Amino acid sequence: MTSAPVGVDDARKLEILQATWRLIAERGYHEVRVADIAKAVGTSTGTVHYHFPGKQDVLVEALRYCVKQAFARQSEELRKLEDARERLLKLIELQLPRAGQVRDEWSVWIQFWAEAALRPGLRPVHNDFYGRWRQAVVRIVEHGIAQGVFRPVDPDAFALHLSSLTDGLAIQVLTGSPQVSVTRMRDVLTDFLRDELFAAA
Amino acid sequence: MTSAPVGVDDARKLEILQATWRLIAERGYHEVRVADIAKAVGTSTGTVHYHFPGKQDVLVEALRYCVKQAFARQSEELRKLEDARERLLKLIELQLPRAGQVRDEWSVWIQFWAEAALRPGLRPVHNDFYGRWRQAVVRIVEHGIAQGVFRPVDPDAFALHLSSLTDGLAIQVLTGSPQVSVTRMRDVLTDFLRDELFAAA
DNA sequence: TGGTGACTTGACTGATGAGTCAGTTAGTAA
DNA sequence: TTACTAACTGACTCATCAGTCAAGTCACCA
Repeated sequence: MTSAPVGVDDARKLEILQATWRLIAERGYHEVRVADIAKAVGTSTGTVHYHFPGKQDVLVEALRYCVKQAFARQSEELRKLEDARERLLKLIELQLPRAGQVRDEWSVWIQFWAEAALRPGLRPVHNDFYGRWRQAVVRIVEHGIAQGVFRPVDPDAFALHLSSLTDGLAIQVLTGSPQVSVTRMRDVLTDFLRDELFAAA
Repeated sequence: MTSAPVGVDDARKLEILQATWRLIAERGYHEVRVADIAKAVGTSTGTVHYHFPGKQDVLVEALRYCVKQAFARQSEELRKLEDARERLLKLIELQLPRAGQVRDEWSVWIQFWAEAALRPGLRPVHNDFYGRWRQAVVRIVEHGIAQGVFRPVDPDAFALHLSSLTDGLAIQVLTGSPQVSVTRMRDVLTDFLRDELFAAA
């Protein structure tokens, strides 16, 4: 259990997946070589093939692993907060693509979109993750409405709007748009929450 | 002039770029082979290399070509309309990723994001196109405010919100989200316009 | 008629990289 | 000590593909 935070039971397998998603984030899905993975883990190409049938399997597993652990980490953080308004603001904060891990995770998401758009086989996985994330927003919104701190919006519609907006802004940040810094992204998102969701005092 | 709609002066070069962006849309940026391009055009790989220094050049030119002609086509359509409200609604309509050409163009956009996020050399091109598209929205909004049919919002902020939202929704459609059909996408976007921009009657 | 150059061809070369496999090592049980 | 096995190694094979090049074709002009 201690060595298997999100469903990977084998230590070496875990090392490979962690190294792989980082490589995907840095170089791109199609620029990752089995030799690169082996080197990053400090092992041989044969070992990678010993644990995974083929390169595609490593890559797809790594996508899943990255998203899964990001989701788990964020859920963990949010669980600490009780107030719906704080939760949503925290969620935005956790999602901002600053340099480092979160930015790398966004890089993986963008690759994931590109792959899922082209390869129908990836869509169920993608949509499952995406649906779970949107559901998390829905629950917070419902909670806030029940608490009386949010306006009585349609939670599903609101979650779709917020998550689409977040994705669109993240693209701008990741592609280095001069108009959209991380700070600007936060402002746009928090303004949206304030104007649409937070009840007038 | 007749054979050069958007800045490609050579007939064969144009054929190659058109075939290439379609292939990128269908197979993905990294799954396009020079031999595929040659076959699609009905020529040899040598010819592709005769007109372009290398494969990367063809691919990047094809990204530019695709976006440029899509932008030109939409501008052409919008120019026909006078009313700012109609223009914005038409713009949304033109951007909906239905099956066919527009969907393929969105597929190319998604690939473009993934590439630009990883290869800084592509960012100026990406940001130039993106900025131009956002400016188009800004001008329509300014026009509408001047006409008195739009509320006095901040045009830049509104354009950023609308375009980010559009991108995020398009991702959901292209990745086959069961929650987000083309119709749903239109509804979310038109609701947004109605609630935020269109002046109360 | 023959020369010139733009364009085209497709067989070839060389590099790259996924996947294989015979052999090694280390751990464990009998 | 021996036997067995899981994990690992890295040199090798083989397919793929970008890019090259010598040999064309064709239009046009002198």
